[in-house]
Amino acid sequence: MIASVAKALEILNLFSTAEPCLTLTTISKRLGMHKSTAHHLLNTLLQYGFIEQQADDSYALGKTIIALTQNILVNVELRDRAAPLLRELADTCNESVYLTVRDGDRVLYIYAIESSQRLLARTAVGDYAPLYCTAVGKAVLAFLPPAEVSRLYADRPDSLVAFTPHTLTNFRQLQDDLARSRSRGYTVDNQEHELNTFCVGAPIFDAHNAVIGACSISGLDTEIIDSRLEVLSGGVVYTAQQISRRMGYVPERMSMVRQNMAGK
Amino acid sequence: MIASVAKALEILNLFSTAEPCLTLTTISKRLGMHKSTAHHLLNTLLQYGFIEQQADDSYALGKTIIALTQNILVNVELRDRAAPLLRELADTCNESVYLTVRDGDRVLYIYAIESSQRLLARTAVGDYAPLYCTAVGKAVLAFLPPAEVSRLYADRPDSLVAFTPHTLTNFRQLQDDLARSRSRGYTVDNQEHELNTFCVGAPIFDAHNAVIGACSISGLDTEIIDSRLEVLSGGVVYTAQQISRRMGYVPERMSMVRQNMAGK
DNA sequence: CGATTAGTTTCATAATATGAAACAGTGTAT
DNA sequence: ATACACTGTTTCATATTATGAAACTAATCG
Repeated sequence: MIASVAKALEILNLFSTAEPCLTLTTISKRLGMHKSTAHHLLNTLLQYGFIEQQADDSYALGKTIIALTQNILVNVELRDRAAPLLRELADTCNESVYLTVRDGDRVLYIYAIESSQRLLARTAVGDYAPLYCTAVGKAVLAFLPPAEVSRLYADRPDSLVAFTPHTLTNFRQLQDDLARSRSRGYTVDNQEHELNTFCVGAPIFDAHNAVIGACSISGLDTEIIDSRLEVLSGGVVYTAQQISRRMGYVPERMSMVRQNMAGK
Repeated sequence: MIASVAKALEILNLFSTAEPCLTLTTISKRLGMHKSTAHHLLNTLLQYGFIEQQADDSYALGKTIIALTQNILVNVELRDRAAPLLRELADTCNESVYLTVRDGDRVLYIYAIESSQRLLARTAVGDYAPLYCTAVGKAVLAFLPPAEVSRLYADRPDSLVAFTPHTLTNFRQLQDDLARSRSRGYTVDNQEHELNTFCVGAPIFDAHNAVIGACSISGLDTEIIDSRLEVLSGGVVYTAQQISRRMGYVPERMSMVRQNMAGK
């Protein structure tokens, strides 16, 4: 661990949507370092475009970071392969479509085709969401080794936080839901993460037949998980499978894996 | 300038779409540093999620960087405000819509609503493009102080590189095009950057009435800058103005600025 | 099986980041 | 109007720490 590099990265992590601009003194105080040290670090970050300085001398994350995004492995290997398939899906269902990858106990949104109905401004790309209460997250959980799911949530009651009254906060409930999802091949999110948001999700596998992420259809109408469920679930599952294929996944092998999981 | 931080940032800049994975020795050789040093730096970046290690021990940019994106000033101040307006525009014209910001002599794509016709996989978000041969770039140039435009291109013949046979590689040609764009309020890109790609762009201004970026409609059909030009240009200009308003721009002041520019 | 490649760890020393203090602007309050 | 408090910036000696050589391990290849 190189201390100065760690400090520089901590500076980058200090910025948030709520506070996209920070002053030198704020930064130095928050991280408990001297103004001078923070200034040196910021100058270096500035030189490389990772930080930008505003007219009022305050600092903000630099645009260069957006450009870096094009070189991130999941974007090259997964997003860019999945994008055309997701566009097709979005066109056929006329709802928002999301692509996510698992990152530990969360899911990271890496691509979104947001429908115009969804007039909430901000794109989801870059957002994290829990695994246990989103269609995409549960799609990952359903096809993760059961031991790993238990490690995450069993005997940890505080790990299943209720975002809405619909959130599954009981481990058994969640397990049942995952079992059902496993047999159907898709997941349903009935306002478990956000009220008035309904989603249908399906898992994405890699060449080793391991779940690496999921995609979903998301909208503001109950119909999505009701009258339109059959059509939409067919769509996400098909799309997720196509994406998996492009990741090197071989479906035949998977049926064996499923049988093994069912046997346990 | 803190050397170790600079080295760490140089490591991050080493990755590209073509080479999203690099080995330790490759990194150390490219940057002329010892394996051990590179290893220390990578470990630090690893700890903070800026770098990820693959199964084969090679290194890649980490997913954390995608999350950082949500806190970047232009995304918070411009993209999130513009997104709903751009979605509306995309719906009405049924073509790809882009949002860009100026970054020196280039334009950076920060948001995209890519139409399903465009089945080229990769999203443009994070891409840079030149100012002189794109609809978005020329929209910026047209409303930049003329002195700045001259500084960029006048007496620098190698600065106007031809991407296609349609690229304007002559400064006078470019100036004429910008003058026309200025009076119309929108720009046209007739395959100047990419063959078979036609765009209509309009400038976005901030609270100081300075151009900060542009948005555009982009597609694969000549119609876009032909039979549909009137409708589409009306759309982008209107959208760009709405975005500008949300950025604090006051239209009345602008007419004065325009008169001043015309007088020069 | 030996050789060559890879990544990782250790450690002394040479390099450099650090923090105190002083400086220079800005805006505010007295 | 003047002084004060607040920014960010610069300087510089020294104590900290990053560095690179070398040794180590593990895997790959002829």
